[in-house]
Order: sequence, then structure tokens, then C-alpha cells
Amino acid sequence: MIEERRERADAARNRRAILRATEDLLARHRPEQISMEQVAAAAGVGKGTVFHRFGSRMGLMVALMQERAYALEEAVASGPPPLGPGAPPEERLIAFLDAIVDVVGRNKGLLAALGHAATAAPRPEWKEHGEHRDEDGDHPVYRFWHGHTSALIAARRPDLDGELLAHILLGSLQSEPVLRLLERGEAKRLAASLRVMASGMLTAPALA
Amino acid sequence: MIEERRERADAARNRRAILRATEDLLARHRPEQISMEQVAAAAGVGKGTVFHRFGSRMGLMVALMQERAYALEEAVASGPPPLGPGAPPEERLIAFLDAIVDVVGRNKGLLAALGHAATAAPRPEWKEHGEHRDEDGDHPVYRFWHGHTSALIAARRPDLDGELLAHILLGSLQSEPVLRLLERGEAKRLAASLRVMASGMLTAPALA
DNA sequence: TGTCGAACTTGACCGCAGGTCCACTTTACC
DNA sequence: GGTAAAGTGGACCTGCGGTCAAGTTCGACA
Repeated sequence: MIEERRERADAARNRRAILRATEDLLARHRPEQISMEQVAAAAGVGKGTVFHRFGSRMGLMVALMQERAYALEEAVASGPPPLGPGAPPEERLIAFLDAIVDVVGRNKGLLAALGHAATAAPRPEWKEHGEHRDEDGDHPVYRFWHGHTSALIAARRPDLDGELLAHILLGSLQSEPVLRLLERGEAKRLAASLRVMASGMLTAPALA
Repeated sequence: MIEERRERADAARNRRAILRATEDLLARHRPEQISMEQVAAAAGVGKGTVFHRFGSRMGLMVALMQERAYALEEAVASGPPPLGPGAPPEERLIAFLDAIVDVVGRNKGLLAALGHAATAAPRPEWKEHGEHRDEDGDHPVYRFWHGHTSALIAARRPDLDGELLAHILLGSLQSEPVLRLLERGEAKRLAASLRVMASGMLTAPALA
């Protein structure tokens, strides 16, 4: 693919300003309570600019999430074990879940917002803005998380429905009560229970 | 408590009409995509009536959910095993999860709407309309589900964090991908995987 | 059966947030 | 410097959740 036109300097500056402002707001409020006008004001740009760059409310959240998730993605693909390749699936899964709890914990409900992508009835056609939702309605970040999780499950227990189990595991991070927990700073507690679920699952009796 | 004034006949008729209309709409659309005006129109009443009866969008969903959940609540409290009392916790848990999947499966995303109760910033004071959200922000229906689930877990594995594990188990039913599965009619598959999770959890190695 | 107050109904109306639009400004390449 | 493409801003549109005050219906009781 031929080199795409580079992003203009001012545009890049604003993009970062918006992202940063959103981050700030996100540290204090749930994603659903943050209005785009607020974001624009906080970033010191016009509302139109925000929409121009990110297409929609969801687009913004998604972009932020992507940024956050990037490091993790790297670590998984080529970092040191147990997160990276090399360790046994069981340990990798646990490490991965811990890492995700960490990311989610730092971004109150961002995942939830992500999950609710389907909520906003998407306009018929999508601008060329960055990411689209693929035919399954999932976003690349979730895609990756889910893919990795289910692969690890399958590696250890090919007899189980790894796909679904991964959805269940990850999905639990979107629920209100769990989010509330995270807000209270009990990430460790969450991670511990997820570990129980994961290892229990991997050692579960064969299908009944 | 002294006998409350009986509901007027026309009011009762309208209440049922609204509930029924909502049910219909819910069979075809996600709760977030249904507007109150739509409901009102479908029920053949004014928008004001809907709000008068149910207080808010959430109130409506909640009322519907409650209706659906009632039978289950009965069955658990005093029905025959394995759902009702008598069977060992493990079996009761599995039976309960199956039942919940069934209820949720029949009401696309109602649970999700419930979970997102916190979304709509509640008005300072609540009218006397039916249910309020208690200080924890959870609704009675979820309360019951969670209470029962965590009690069953604790009965078998007092060493685990039953409270949280119950949230995780139930929370997974709110996630988009899982909901999508349900919409495709794969309730059985979901139930099977939940069973794996539950029994795996109950037989998981002691805390590390 | 007639009367009367409470319960109920209604739809116009409010405020707000997401998203669109387009006239205007800035950038970067020549 | 000139110029076309990229970027910007904010007025504006739309549709939604929720309110309200004026009008209507019910049903208890005489």
C-alpha cells in the first residue's frame, strides 16, 4: 500500500490534546457521562474537530482504548514470559488476565463503552476514519483480547468451547458490579477471582 | 402495612398494554434502541402515561424484568429440586444458571439494560413508583440472582470469594458477544459453557 | 342514578447531547 | 508567495428522556 498522506502537524497536536483531555475526564467520570462538548472544551478545540478526528463518541473511546492496549499487545506478541511466548498456556492465560484487569482498571468502564459499540446505531456508511467495526461488530482490541484468550484456552483444553469461554471471561469485566469494584480500587481482588475462574476452568471435568 | 388503594381498572389495562407492547418491541429490538415514544405509540397511549406508570425508561425495563423473573424466584424458593431446596449446592447452581440463561435468552439484553441502571443519572428524589435502586445501585432482581448464586458458591467453597465470583458469572451475561449468541438462539451452548465455568470453579484448586 | 374528588391521561414543551455542515483558516508543498 | 488540500469551529438540526398543567374518566357513596 502506498504511503498515505502524512497527518498535518496541527492536526496531530489537536488529536493528542483531545485524547489527553478525554483521559483526564475519564479519570473522574464514567464514559457515558462525558459529553463530546465537554471533551472539546477541555481540549480547547471546537466540537466539530472532535467529530472530524474521531467520527463519533464511540470512535473516541475506541481510539483511546487502542492506545492503552497497544503496549499489552506488544508484550504478548514478543515480550518475556509469562505474558509473552514461552510459558505454558495456563500461566500465560493468568498473566494475560492480570494484565487486562490492570488496563481496564485504569480506564473505568472503557471496555464497557467498547462493548456497547452496538448501541449507537452506526450510520449507513462509515467515513474513512481509522477503525471500523468488522462484520462481527467487534473492535480490533477486543478481537485481539478474545483471540488470545480463546487460543490459550484451546491450547490447554481443546475439548472445551474456548471461543465462548473467552467471551464469558472477558465479558465479566463489563458488568456494572465489577466495574464498581474496580472503581473502589479492588483490582487485586478481581484478578484473584479471575484466576480462580480460569484455572478452575482449565482443570474442569470433561464435558458432561 | 395498610391496604393500599386499588389500581383503577383503566390504569391496569394501560399498564398491561404498555408492558405487552414493550415485550413485542423487545422481541425485535435491543432495549437501548427502543424509545419511550415508540412504546407509547405501540401501546396506544400517550407518552405521559408511560412515564406516569413507570417513572422512567429504566423503570419500564425493570418492571418487565421483574415480571419475568418472578416465576424463577418462586421455583428457587419453594419449587422442587434441583432448582428448589434439597439438591446439593453444585446441582442447584447449575440448574439456576440454566434457568437464568433461559430467562435472559427470552429477553434480549434486558439484563444488560438492568445492569446499566447506573447510566441514567437518577433524579435526586424518586417518585413512589414501585422499585427504587437501593444504596448499592442494584435492582432487586439482580440482587436476588446474585444473592442466590453467591450463597450456593459459598456453601460449597467458603474459601472462595463467592460474592465476586457470582458477579463475574452473572456479569458475563451482559456482554455484547454473549448477547449476540443468545440472539442467534445458541442458548444451549451458553448454558453448557456456564456449566463448565461453574463446576470448574467449584472444584478449583485452593487459593494460591 | 347522580355527584364529586381522586386517579388517570395526554401531548405540547423543555433541555440536552450527538452529529452535521460549511464558511473560514492553516499548512505544506511547489 | 501561491494554492489546493487538510483541518477547524460553532451554529444548527434532530430526536430523546423526562415534565407538567389542563382536561377526562372512574368509581365510591348517597
